[in-house]
Amino acid sequence: MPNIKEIAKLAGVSVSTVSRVLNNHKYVNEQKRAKVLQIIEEHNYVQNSNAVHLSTGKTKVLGVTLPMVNNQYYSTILEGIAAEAAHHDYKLMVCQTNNSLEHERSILQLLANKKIDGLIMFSRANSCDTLTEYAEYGPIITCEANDTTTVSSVHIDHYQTFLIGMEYLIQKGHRRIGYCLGRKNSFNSQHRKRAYEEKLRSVGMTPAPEWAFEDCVTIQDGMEVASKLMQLENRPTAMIVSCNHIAAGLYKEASRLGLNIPQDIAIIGCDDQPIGELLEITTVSSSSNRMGRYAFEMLHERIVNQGKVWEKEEQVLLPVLVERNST
Amino acid sequence: MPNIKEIAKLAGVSVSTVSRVLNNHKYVNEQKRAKVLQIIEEHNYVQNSNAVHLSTGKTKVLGVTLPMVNNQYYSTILEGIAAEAAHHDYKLMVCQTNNSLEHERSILQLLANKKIDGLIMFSRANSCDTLTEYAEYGPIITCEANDTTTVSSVHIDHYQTFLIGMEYLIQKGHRRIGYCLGRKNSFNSQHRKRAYEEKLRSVGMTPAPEWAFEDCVTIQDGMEVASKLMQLENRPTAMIVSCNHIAAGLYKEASRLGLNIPQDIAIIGCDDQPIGELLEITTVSSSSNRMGRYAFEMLHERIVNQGKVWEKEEQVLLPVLVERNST
DNA sequence: CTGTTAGCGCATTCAG
DNA sequence: CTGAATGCGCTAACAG
Repeated sequence: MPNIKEIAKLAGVSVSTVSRVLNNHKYVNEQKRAKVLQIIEEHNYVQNSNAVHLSTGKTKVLGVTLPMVNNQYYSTILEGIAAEAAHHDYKLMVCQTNNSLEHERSILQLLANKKIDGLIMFSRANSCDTLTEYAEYGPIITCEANDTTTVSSVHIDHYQTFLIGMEYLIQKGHRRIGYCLGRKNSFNSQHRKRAYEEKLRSVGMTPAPEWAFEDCVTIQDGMEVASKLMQLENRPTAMIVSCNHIAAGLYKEASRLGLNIPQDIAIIGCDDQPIGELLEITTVSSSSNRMGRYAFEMLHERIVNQGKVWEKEEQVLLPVLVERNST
Repeated sequence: MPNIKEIAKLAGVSVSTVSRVLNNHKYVNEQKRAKVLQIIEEHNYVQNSNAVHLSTGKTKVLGVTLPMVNNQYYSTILEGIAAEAAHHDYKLMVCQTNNSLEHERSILQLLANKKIDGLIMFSRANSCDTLTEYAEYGPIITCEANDTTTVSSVHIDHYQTFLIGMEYLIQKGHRRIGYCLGRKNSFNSQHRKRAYEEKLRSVGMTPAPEWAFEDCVTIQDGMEVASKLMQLENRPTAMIVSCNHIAAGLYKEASRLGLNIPQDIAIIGCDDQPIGELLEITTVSSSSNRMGRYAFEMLHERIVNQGKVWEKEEQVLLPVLVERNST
């Protein structure tokens, strides 16, 4: 496997000229360009990317952190990013963090190591301070709201999402409303919870602890909520659930245990996963794919214009109620 | 941001000593090691990965190609790989190919470019010849059977899978059996189809073209199959479906259109997606997660022992029937 | 145990 | 339009 030097020698030109041909610079004599191309072809020359990376200081690779790969919500965002990335010839380093602080930090470190040009974080375990610290090494975009003064984000308005869901349930006559949330301490969950409580109080109800389910992440978790609901004396008449797949678990298990939906219990979800559509679950939805695309665009802008001073920017996606048959 | 040279100067040692400290080599005076570490700390030194990559010829990055990220079957394999990769400190470059020849080829090219140390292909669009050609640049593992003489694979025995499914349906008394397959020309599909036809003929039936559905990839595709089935005069009494999410689409839409399952039509799927479990769809399952783990292990062995001559190896996962309520 | 030195392969001024 | 020379930051063989 020859390198650029050998190609230069064989073509009877300098390495700079080969480099120019490789990078499609103009101002190269057509004869020479052709000759270089021919030699490259004949000798199966391929560029060593690592040398290019070292020399240019860029890799055209973006990092993406997400708690788990095998989750429709995240993989839909990922698909949005992947589509845009492919379009701009960027590769994606996809890193599952399992919400581990250390693991996530090791990804942030890739930015410092120049292994990636930028980072998109779907979810975040480390503190805003840590985030700010690493943002000095390269652009970061979060797909959640964050409290830093420098790190931009694109996110769904989770407060609005729950507000819309709650208003809808209340207008349907529900008063005993429960909820399922994901990671208890995430920004997303906190905003959702606040909307839930405010709205419930606004109709004179006091949020009951036994109607609150947190740390629901998998379909299985949704199913367990159903079992727990069955044991309640004062069961809620409606549940607002942060993700469609959890809503799906709740839906199916509640049905199996004999509850009629929506008569005995109404269920409303909060994203746009196919499983929600399949089971015809009402949802307050935003486009995860679109979120991914925006995230890429914001990151890309910042990578291309590294010199510019970037203000913090927040792209907020507004949710829309999609009424189906579970409410 | 200082480099290794400046750290060396500040610590009063040579760059080699700093390098040794960085790479945890033994035979470094404890005093000097401590001093170097201190200077590194004080000056926020971070290694430039690209220089390391160039120098060592390795990146500790693995490529993964899959047709689409947003598919439970693939993301479950991916999760298996991700778990093992994290354990061995490898990063994953995840590339969506959309089954495009060119796009997939551009990923194979990463191997030649030394941007990745090895490649796992969940699915493959390019020819076996192309595969063989690129395998000279670095190890490749496919998660499908392949006809090369050098590229190893770990795959589900799709022939057996369909055979088991067909035997089960036949034993249940079904004779008019139809199928849904994914990409028409993939290896997987061909094996499945062969099992289907052989088994059906073995009970004296002739495969009917109108019972055959190909290029089913999404839930939506499954739903469309249901509509088409409704229009048949001589509708099959059972369907064997290559993926659970397609089976799920078929299941729900068929129900919605008034068919009782399994009385009017039995449905059997062929993997271990959560949606199949949720809808209680009978399936012939293999562990996709395990497949991912094997794939990583095989690839890792080959990367670590690059010198060794590797024979082609095929890890075959045997499927198991999981009986549920759709048959 | 340590330092010197020669690459790794390419991009990019700077002259011409 | 072209080439020589320098640098990117680190590893590793080699000599001591």
